[in-house]
Amino acid sequence: MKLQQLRYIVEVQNNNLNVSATAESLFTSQPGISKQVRMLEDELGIQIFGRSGKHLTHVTSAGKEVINIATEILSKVEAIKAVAREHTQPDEGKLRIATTHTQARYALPDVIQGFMKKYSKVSLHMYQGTPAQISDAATKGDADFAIATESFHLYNDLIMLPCYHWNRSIIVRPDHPLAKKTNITIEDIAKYSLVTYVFGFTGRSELDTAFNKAGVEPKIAFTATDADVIKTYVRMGVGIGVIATMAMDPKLDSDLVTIDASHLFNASTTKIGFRRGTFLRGYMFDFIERFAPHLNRDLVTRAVLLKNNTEVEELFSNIELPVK
Amino acid sequence: MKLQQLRYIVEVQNNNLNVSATAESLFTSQPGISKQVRMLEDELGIQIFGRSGKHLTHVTSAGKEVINIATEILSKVEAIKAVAREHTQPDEGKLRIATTHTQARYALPDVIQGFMKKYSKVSLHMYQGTPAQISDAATKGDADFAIATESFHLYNDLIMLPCYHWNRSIIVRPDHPLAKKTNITIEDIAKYSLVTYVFGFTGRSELDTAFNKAGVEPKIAFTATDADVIKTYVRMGVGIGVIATMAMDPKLDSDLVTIDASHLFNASTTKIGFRRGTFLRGYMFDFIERFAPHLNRDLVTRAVLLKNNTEVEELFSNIELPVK
DNA sequence: GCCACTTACGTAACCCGTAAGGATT
DNA sequence: AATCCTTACGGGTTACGTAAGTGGC
Repeated sequence: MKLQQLRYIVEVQNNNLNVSATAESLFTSQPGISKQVRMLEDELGIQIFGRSGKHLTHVTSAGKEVINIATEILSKVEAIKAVAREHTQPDEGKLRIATTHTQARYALPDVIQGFMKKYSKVSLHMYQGTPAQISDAATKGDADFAIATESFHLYNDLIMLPCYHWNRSIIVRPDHPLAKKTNITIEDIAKYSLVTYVFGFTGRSELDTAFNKAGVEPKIAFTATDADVIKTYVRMGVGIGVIATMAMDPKLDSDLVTIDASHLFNASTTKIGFRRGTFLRGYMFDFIERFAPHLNRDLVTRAVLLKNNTEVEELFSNIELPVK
Repeated sequence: MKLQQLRYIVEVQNNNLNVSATAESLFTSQPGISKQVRMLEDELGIQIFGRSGKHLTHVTSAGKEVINIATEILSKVEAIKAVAREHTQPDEGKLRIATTHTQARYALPDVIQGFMKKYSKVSLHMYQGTPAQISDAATKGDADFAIATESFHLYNDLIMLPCYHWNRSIIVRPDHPLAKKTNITIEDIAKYSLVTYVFGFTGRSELDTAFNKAGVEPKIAFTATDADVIKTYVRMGVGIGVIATMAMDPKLDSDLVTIDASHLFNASTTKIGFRRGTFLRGYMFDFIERFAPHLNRDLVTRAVLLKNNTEVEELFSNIELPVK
């Protein structure tokens, strides 16, 4: 058994059982992978992949178990490399963050500015995507951290640590009737066309929940994955916007009226996550702590070893989160 | 990085940094190991072993971390092999049990007889040793199970599951004054020379605790690691014996008088353990359940994933154990 | 001076890439 | 017919074992 063979079977699965595509993604030849996969199967005496003629059709039950363990092994191999780098170049390395527009644009800039100043030799990579893509990137090890606020059912294979709560605001043009109204209710909002986040993004589900609970049907005129687009359409008069409060810039957005809506919608929680059992570099601990000061090194170290997010909730049950 | 390199560094550590001895134990050449170790160090850019000239003197701090992860990797490699065998030959394999004389001689025979009848193709290996040796064998993966009743502080790297409680009996020759006495107390016992287990074996510490608590000093005339030797010396008249009740055979030991001492000493608990995260073969689950019927497959499967024995205690907090 | 690790070297195995072959959709 | 995996083959690399060298204890 060789590490490459394990790498190959994992990647073949990640490439939907397409060996040719796998070969390309690994910058090697397709026959090489075929052969190594076969040799591993021969050595173990089991089929990992089911075949119909010369096509791989499915992963056998034994194959699933083997691939799961192989994934853990490869992750630990990375851990060894990280340990080594931590000793040779403690302040050098990569930091790959997978997140959504909202975080990248509004929550992270300050943190990253400070981080880059201290760790000038750490190269930063931001992967922006849908919640499913973010989860995938972190789960497969293509990103070190996932930062997300929604669709946590997708993140079962990651340890997700709560960072902060945040609320929403309604944004309207100054000439809009709501601009001067006080004590706004859900029903008030329901009268107008809404511009807000696409389903699955930036706490959108809390918005739906609130309307559902109130028994009113919102008129969703337009949805987007990010607040900048939403603002643009609000400015165009397409409707009133509902966005994360942190996405409002007092200066840049002074042409719009912002109305706090924290009493209308439940707060959402932003979480940061990583694979369980990963080795975190020193600067990674620092990054987490800059992003969420209560997540100190000690707490995170303990969290890395947890098995699932039920245990995470226990660990955080008495910890008060900041509200943004 | 190659799996063999990881195997080498782990084994070099296990052989007290003696590369030549490691080479012998792995049936390979010493220069081969030296070279691979060096190549791994070069690849990682760190020293794993500290050297004074040409001698390996110690494991560096980075080396310790690396070796720990490497050990986990190798254990998972074994898991993959076990998964494969479970699918090809579900009822074939090895079962290696490390335990003390008391278990091997008195608790296990019945279990093993039934087990061997069902799994005729599983080869059984019993490693008998001191508690430290037992712990070592299981921790290093030389044994699948450790069964022990004492010195649990040695077993921190293993998941130890409680199997049953057991009590002690006093054994005397028929002509001994205690043979006819009823309501025996600690003080009664303290009058005579004692023959019992060596410190660290078969719940010996509970015996010391009881005497300590009663404020009397026992006269220990002779200690041994197993009950058969103890019985022999009791028969010779060296003193009265204190042994595990299960170690008395009504037929074979009919020439001795057995007096229940469960009211004098706290019961001890026998536990069975294995490395956390191991893959257990189907017949291994069956073995555990035969040895301790409450340890069903479901419960053990959950226990395998626990992190430490504190969590084990939580899991077993409401489970009633049988008394033998 | 003995023991233990390192260096040197030759052989054998192996991995990989190219090219051709065969099956499936 | 196109796609995709398997088989075949050759070149370069690598791992291992033997033998000689060298530095600690």
